[in-house]
Amino acid sequence: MPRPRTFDEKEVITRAMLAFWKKGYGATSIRELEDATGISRISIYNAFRDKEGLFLAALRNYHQIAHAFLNEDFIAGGLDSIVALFESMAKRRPKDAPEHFGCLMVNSILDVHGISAEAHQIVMHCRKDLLSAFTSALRQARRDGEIDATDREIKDRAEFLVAVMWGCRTTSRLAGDALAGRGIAKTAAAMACGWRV
Amino acid sequence: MPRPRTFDEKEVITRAMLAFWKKGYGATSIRELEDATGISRISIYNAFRDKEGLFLAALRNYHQIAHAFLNEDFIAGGLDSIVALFESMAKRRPKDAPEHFGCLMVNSILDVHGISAEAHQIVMHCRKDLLSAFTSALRQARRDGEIDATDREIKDRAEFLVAVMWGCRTTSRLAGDALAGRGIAKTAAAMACGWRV
DNA sequence: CATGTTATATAACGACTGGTATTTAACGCA
DNA sequence: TGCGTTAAATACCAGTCGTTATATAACATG
Repeated sequence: MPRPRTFDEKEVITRAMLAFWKKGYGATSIRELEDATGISRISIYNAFRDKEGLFLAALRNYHQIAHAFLNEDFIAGGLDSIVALFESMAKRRPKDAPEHFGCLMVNSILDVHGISAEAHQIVMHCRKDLLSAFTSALRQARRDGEIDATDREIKDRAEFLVAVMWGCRTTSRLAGDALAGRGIAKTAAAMACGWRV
Repeated sequence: MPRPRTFDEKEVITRAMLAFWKKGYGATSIRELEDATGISRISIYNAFRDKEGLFLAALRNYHQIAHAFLNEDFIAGGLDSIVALFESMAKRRPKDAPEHFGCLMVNSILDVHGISAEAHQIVMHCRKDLLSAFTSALRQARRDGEIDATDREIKDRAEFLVAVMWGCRTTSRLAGDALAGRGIAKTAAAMACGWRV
């Protein structure tokens, strides 16, 4: 039987995710990934096929975390859940929290075409999840009589909210501080309340 | 007296800007820039010092264009000018228009730290211009009695509008189609109208 | 025409890139 | 104790990166 692996694949993925998050795919070299993950190049190529494979694993990991986070915060639905989501985005975080580097999905959009169709698909899928989360929250709000909107308007508003979120994270990245988007998130929350009939 | 240049520096910058716009700084090699600009490597290094110098020239050029555009659309001020700006963003464009690649400033945010402090500064400056354009438009709206808001609220709303714009352009980049943000811009315009007292 | 400056082309530089080959050591199981 | 598989370390691969040297041609002015 084989010698067992001395590293935890899940943890390697997490660490690689952080590295890509900070510097982007192209600017993160294999040598840097060795340092970041703590395992050797050969182990990386063994476990993930190549650099792109490790990146895809990191993207999927990020997507999974985001998915879980959405499902926690959107159980209730309605306008309050949207407000809560934006408020949670404006929460203070530890100085070394990766949120200060923006959103991995957004950060990857520039290069994702040049990497692979699969990478592009993951980002699209993540966006779709966020979109449908907002959509169902808005639909719930309509069922509860909180808002009055057509399906078309709900779809537009959901896309709008995704854009606000992404713009907020982009602002955070530029400032190097997740808190830079605080006023934005606050305004977004207030605006969602403004939709109340 | 020297042999005159056979290329137009302004046009070289424009072409380089388009190349960086499409693929980003890191992914655009000097060899590609030779093809894009139509001049040789040596001429590039002669005229712009190095790759970063050409990129800075491209960024400044983009900033200048954006600045001029803002000053054209924001002469009137007030809510209508904000609506007009978002509507102009949702306008249909020729298939090869660079707007389908998002916003050069936003696209550059990921790497801008790793390039130079000057690049970072240009992006920040461009954002500041956009911010103050929104701010003065909102102040005008308040003077005209269109809205009722404190200075703090106006500042937050201006930052919010920048985030919406950036998120809209990011969405365009991901979809490879500037029109993908149409619903977003439409909703943003409607929302700005919602601020009317 | 001679001069000085630039353009162009070719070639090359060292450094770094993603990715391998090779070897040796470590381990679970028969 | 071997066997089979993996980990790890070292060295290395060809290719590309940004950048520069060299050498020649083109041009406006004196």
